[in-house]
Amino acid sequence: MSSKPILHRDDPEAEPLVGNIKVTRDDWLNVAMDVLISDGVDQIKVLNLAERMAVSRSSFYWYFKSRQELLDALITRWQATNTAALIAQSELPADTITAAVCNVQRCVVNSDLFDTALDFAVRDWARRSGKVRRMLDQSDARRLTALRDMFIRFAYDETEAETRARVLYYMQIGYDLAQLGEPIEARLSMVPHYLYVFTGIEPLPAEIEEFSAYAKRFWLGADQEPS
Amino acid sequence: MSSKPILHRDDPEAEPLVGNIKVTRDDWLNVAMDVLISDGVDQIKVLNLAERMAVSRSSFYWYFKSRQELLDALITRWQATNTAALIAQSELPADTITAAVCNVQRCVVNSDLFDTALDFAVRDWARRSGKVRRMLDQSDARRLTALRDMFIRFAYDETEAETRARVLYYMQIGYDLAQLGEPIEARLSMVPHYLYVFTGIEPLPAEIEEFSAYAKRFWLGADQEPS
DNA sequence: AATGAACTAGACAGAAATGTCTAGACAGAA
DNA sequence: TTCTGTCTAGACATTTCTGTCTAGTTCATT
Repeated sequence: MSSKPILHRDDPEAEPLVGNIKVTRDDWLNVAMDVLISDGVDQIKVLNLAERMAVSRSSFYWYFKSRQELLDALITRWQATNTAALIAQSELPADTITAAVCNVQRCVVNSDLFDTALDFAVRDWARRSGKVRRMLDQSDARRLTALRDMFIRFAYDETEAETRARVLYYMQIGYDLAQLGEPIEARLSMVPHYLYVFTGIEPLPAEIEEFSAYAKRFWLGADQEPS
Repeated sequence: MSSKPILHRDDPEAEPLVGNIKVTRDDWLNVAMDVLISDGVDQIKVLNLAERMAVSRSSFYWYFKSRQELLDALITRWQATNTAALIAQSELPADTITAAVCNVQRCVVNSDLFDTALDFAVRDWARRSGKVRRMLDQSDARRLTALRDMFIRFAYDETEAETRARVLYYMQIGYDLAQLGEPIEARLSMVPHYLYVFTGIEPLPAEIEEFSAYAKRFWLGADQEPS
């Protein structure tokens, strides 16, 4: 998917920038997001961003009142995307609980649905900012509720649904945090076993097959254009 | 336990500092560790540490060649404690797999065994430093192997042992990362359910009881002196 | 007492970061 | 063409770090 250019001026699809304009407000945000993900919030520095875009540092202050305003815009953007996506996946119709869990797991493999790296960067940031911490806690609670409701729809009693929602959610966070760069085959071969532990039920071969195909499409074809 | 004073001079047990000495090298390390845990590695600044100890900033350079030397000392200290402790817990003798998992879970409740907050701070730090990243990957691999071997000792086949080791380990990381401040009772009441999902086996009441007692000793009595 | 070792404080230099101000470049409207 | 709104660049001021250098303090030894 995508591998879209970060800067507006590098995107052939976008209308060309007129006048003396070199970058847009979104360009500043995109580059800042990149730095947030790879180096953490403390490394988001105006000079740093400006140099990456080959633009004067002072130009930043045309688009933003201050560095803080940029950070606020970043957290707002995160809030509006990741949590909503995960909840949507958990609410998708499914025949079995294992298929439903597969739907949720799509978030892990498809970075257009859910940006895992961004989620961690925010989690990290939350340790240093009370405001961000509160937003994150709220999101975690909403996500867990959605997952618990998913298990309840498949006739788990309330306690077991709560337990399994947490194991599923926290295990995923932990796994991604450790981010051991396993090869796709190894990772996919573990999927049926994880599904069994998560749900207590053996997944259907067709579900495994469907999920594998989905995952391969995103992991292998990450550089290809869709259709 | 403990709630021991951070600074040497505040510790009535320690021998008094002679001469013009106000703080020790360990004091600098302890305060730096505190900052690392609460605010991240970027916030470890010489002036910051000095002010917390009410000591001159320049005095730092008597104990350390540079800020970098302090950081290296911190990562060395982490390396020598957490990983070894978790592996030791996983190797403790136990009658059942559920009891063995309880032993490992003691790491979560007893911060003298294993400093969870420190582990995260290091994980965070690893995103920005290749050296730290490599040390962390190595530690994760060693911990996972130890957990897998634990399941194997209780007659799980290799694949299931690997899967369950990961679910146990990653779930714990994720849970602590989300660090939702649940009350002790709520958290303990979930324990038997987690154990069932982790192992596929119902835990014995006696095991639950023993773990609860252990956990309460550390959560409730965190300010009391031992014996 | 005098000397020296272990440590601390304050002044200084320099790099890196934020934010301000002003002049200028560019396109479109008058 | 000139004017105006939009954006950029460079100079400047300020703050916040790191690291160095030197003088001073305190105890132990002689």
